Amino acid sequence: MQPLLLDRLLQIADLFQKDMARAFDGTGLTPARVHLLWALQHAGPSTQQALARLCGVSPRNITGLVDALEASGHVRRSPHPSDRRAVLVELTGTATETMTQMQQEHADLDATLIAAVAPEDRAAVERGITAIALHLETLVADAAASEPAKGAP
Amino acid sequence: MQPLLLDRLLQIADLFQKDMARAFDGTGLTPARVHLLWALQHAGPSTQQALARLCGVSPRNITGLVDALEASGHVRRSPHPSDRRAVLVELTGTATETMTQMQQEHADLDATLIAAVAPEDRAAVERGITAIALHLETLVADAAASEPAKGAP
DNA sequence: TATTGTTATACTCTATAACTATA
DNA sequence: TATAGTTATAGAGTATAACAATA
Repeated sequence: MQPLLLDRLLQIADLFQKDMARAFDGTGLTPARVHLLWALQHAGPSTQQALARLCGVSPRNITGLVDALEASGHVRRSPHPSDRRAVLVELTGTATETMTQMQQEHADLDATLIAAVAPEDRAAVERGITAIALHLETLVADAAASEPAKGAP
Repeated sequence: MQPLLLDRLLQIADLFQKDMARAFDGTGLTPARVHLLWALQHAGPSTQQALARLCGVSPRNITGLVDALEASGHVRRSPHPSDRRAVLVELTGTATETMTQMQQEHADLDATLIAAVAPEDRAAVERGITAIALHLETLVADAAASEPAKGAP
């Protein structure tokens, strides 16, 4: 009995996360903090509310993550130019370099993994994985919609 | 610029975990606890040391997880027949049923996702994902070996 | 009145180190 | 001496709820 395709996919994600965590080790970075840095790199300077939405966590949680990243010199808080309630969070120069390098390594790993697939299978794998991701996204969205989180069922 | 294959794989894992977490909601189960139940179902009654190795976490952590699962009626501790230091952890009847059902749903989801792939691509996807998983496993093992965790580099 | 961020509180997962009881 | 499990302690990630300042 061979493992299910789904189990293979989960194994890949697990291995990747282990590898990431090992790479951070000693830098003060963690998966949650890197996720925030990654969101910042893509969105540019953002309010904490925006980061909470992008990362899918509570605003309170963002406060803690930004506190830690500010202490380690990865991000900077500055006053919002037009809304005195809000702050803008942005990457520092060194963090921008770190993220650029991380993105490069990410792309390199992607190329390495694709190279492990037989050339005649590559197009089918791309198509298949994309189809699975889209289908699963639909399933999860439907499940979430039919069960409105809290309150009125 | 289309997303990298690796990003698709991580997205799939993330969606799956979200869906799992939503399914547990209100049952007192969490991903870590389900992982332990899953290990128990496959290994049969086990000592906590064995569970620590299977789950890849510290023995201390297993104590906490087993405490919680015992309180919620999913597992039972019993004395080890030949080693009075150790305890055997085993699934209760209801937990066995829960896990059987969960495994069935897991298999159903796997079938659903495979059905989302074009029939002529399925064999290639199976081969490709297996190749990627094996290759990544090798990469991570090599990285771990060249950096002996703690102490002597 | 609604929004932004924070303080307060709490729970889960995780780890290491020290201790107890066995082997 | 080494092993199985626990207590003690600590830190990260997460959440909700209450509160301040500002829109």
